[in-house]
Amino acid sequence: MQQQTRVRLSTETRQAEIIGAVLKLAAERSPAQITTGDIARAVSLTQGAIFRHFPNKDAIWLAVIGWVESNLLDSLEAAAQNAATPLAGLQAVFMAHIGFVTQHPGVPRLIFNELQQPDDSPVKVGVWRILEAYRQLLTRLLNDAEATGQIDPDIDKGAAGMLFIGSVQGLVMQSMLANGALNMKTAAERVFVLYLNAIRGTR
Amino acid sequence: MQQQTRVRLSTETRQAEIIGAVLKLAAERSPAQITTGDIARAVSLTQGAIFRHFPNKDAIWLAVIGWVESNLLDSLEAAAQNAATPLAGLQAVFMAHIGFVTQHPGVPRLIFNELQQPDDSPVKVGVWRILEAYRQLLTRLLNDAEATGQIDPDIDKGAAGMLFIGSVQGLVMQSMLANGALNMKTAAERVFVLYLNAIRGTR
DNA sequence: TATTATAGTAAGCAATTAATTACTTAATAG
DNA sequence: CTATTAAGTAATTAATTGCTTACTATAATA
Repeated sequence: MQQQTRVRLSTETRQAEIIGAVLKLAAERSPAQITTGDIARAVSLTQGAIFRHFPNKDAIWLAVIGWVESNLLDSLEAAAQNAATPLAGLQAVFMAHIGFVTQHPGVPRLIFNELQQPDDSPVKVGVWRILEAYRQLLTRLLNDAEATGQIDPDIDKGAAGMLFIGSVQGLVMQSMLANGALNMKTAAERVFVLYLNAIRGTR
Repeated sequence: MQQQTRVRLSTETRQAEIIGAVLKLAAERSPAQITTGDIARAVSLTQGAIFRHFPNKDAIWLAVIGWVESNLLDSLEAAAQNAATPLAGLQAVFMAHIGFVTQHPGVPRLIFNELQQPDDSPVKVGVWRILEAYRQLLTRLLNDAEATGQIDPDIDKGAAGMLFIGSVQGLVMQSMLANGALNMKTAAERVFVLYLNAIRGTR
């Protein structure tokens, strides 16, 4: 029997491979039931080999959250930058978020999962950091929209931020439940029209 | 050593006890890591005894979903009934939902968890049934609101339903992340003001 | 080319967990 | 009072899973 020509990659590239594999697996299974054996199979390694690149399983989740943090936030910031007006920026961010989770269906599953962890677990802190940055981005856009007279100054901007994030999360949840039978982009556009009504207020 | 006076209860009452215990445990731990041993301890039975009342673990989850289905929907329907106008009904449903998850913090955890299951698992179908009934209730209220001239007839009612459910889910999610540091009732009231803006449209 | 650091393997360990089984005993109907 | 039903126990089992360890072999480099 021919000896398997096993390729040896650096820890750096293997870590990236593993993160990618976890995201792929999370798009199908529940993250809670992804085993180190599953991950190993996905990257064509033995189960034990995984621990050459991460000290333990938790470290893998942490790395994946890190990946989400930078990639999601970058794409949202980019969307905001390229928009002509603050309100257009909000819409761009909304659609960019929907686009991101459509392209990476494992991400919301991960978030929903880490949400359940005990209070101050490192992964949960990571999710919290993401949300905090998100809120800052929204506050900036909402303040700009007020300054340029695009929205009613009386609008409760804290609530507007919660409603924004809630709308996206709600859409994602309903799409997960519908097993992808929901056209996310169209649904998002329709919901965002209403969101605009909400924050425009009387004007 | 004194023999433990062990009380023997009917399967019916034990099932109810077990459902209650699961809800209580889910308020603290992630449902995915609640073991039959945990449940047994919570109702002061041995682990094996659990299987006198449920054929397997999945049947327990199914029963809990059933409990949520009837109790949540009943309380939402009641809220809608007792309201003076359709819009007041929507607000009552909104607050009733928030009140329900505040009183039963394990419920959203359960929902988020079952959401991740493979496509057509019985539990997921159960969650889907709940959402479907919810949507019907909302559609009814929105149509009534249109008929009585409380909202703009041009409003996209499908989107209005999605935004409603999304808002609640989003609030719940953010509260889970904040570890209860968020005052749900106040936040809900503030967000609902914006929701009204959204569906009232131009009028 | 020889050396060396380290990626990868294979086997296995300790802990956990859902479910089963043989037995015990409380409740209850006849 | 007795027989039967079924709730509960205690011990066990088979499977799973995260992680370790002793060993192998490859890629980089001196």
